[in-house]
Amino acid sequence: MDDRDVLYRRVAADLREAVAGGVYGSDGRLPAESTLAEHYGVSRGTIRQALALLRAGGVVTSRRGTRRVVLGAAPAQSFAELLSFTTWARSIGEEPGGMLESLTVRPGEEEELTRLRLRAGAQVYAALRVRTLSGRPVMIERTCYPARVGEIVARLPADTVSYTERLLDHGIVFADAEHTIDLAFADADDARLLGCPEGAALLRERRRTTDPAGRPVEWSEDRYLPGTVAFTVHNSIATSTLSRLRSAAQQRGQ
Amino acid sequence: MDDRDVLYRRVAADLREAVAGGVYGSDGRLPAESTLAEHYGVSRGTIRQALALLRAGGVVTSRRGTRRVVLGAAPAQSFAELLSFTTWARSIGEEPGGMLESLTVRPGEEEELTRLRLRAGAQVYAALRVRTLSGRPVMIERTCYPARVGEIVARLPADTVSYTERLLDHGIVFADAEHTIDLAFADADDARLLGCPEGAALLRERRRTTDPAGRPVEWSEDRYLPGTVAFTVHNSIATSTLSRLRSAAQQRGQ
DNA sequence: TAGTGGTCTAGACCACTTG
DNA sequence: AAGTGGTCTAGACCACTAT
Repeated sequence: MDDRDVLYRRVAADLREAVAGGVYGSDGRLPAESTLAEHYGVSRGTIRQALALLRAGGVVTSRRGTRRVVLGAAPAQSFAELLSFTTWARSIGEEPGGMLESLTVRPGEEEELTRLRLRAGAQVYAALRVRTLSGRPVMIERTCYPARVGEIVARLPADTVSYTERLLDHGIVFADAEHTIDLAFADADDARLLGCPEGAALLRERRRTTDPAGRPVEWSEDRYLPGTVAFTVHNSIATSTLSRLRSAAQQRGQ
Repeated sequence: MDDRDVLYRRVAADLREAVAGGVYGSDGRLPAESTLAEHYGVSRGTIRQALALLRAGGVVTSRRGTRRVVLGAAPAQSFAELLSFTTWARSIGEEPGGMLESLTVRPGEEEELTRLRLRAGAQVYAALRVRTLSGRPVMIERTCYPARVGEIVARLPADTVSYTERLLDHGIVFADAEHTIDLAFADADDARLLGCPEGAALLRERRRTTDPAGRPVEWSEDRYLPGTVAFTVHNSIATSTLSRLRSAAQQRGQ
């Protein structure tokens, strides 16, 4: 619906579909920007905005002097599908579930306060949840919320499937996220809740999410059983949002 | 030098520096686009191009109706630092090393051919390398090259530190990459070369890189010892290049 | 040399946030 | 109501690729 009321997004969606439908062949050349502008009855600037979306997603190349070339089909995954375990699970045809193990209100630890940009001594709401796919536990979620958000979370039933959707109902919008992906080892809680040996390796994603105004809304550490998920990123010489860090070696378990 | 000859990149670099230097404070508001345009003596469009770079990197927010707000300092990591183990290692003050264990020319397997977009039966150059940080093995790199690139690789000494830089000398440019990050278990080769138990968990990054024309130049599977690296990605509701996949469960070892 | 995408300008109008 | 960023247009010139 957001794609409908803005011209360049409409064009982008149409082009994405054309590429996915093989209209230009795989590794085929796209029409020139001027041709597309004429075809869609818009200015070249609008076409370029549309194509910038495709380029960022790794759908097409762009290079001075030559037509754009198809790089691959679009993952076509929305921001929501990435942030919400529930939305993601449904998109792959699985039945998502969630069960709150504990929710405590306590003074935030140093890193939590930094990430949530709270003053020293501020209270945080810390939730521990088990996430399931078709009833099978696959992920442990440890999330810290600032009071403003935590107060809403605290009123949700323990078996609420999607916190994200409920928060959205209350006007909490997720706009930006910073993800760090590495490996961690199961602690006693992880082992008990996921049914794996203590010390087993898990794929870890830590994430800080902010709202449109730039205020942190959550700081989460998710731990997945091996073989359940993989993360993919596209980056290019033009837009690089991915980077490699020296590991902080601050793993919780082990 | 590329940043020098284009106006909006110069402006972006300057703004990035100003943000990092705390000129606007953390979570402070940036000047209006029109103000910046006047200050730099450029059009608003150019300012918007510069700010789009910062936004993509998670440095600032952007939202209709209000000034932009500082989200965080820029990782300031270049595309090269991400693709090249060597460049990355140097940037964190470590001494990179590499030793070729084997290089074989053989008919490509199905997935390799698909990734490199080669016809059935085509030959690939498959390299197995150990990468070290200050002499300590931290990563195993299994890379497939198409003949065009492999022929260059085959002529490099076994202890060549940076393949990327040598390939660049030969006009092979890396422009786009698709990364998949998950977890794998050490096979016999991994265990022997990294000095870890067989079956130990490793952080895996699979990557297909293409040149500016969209032709694949490498397909690589890298396996890192735990605690040596972490990957970070920024994404926003506006630009989402990250996605979550159901794991393909096609791990090599175990 | 012709055609392409990259950069830059100037101006217009609109949707939205904030006081 | 004023100010802000988002969208869109029209046109210009340039750097680069291909033939």
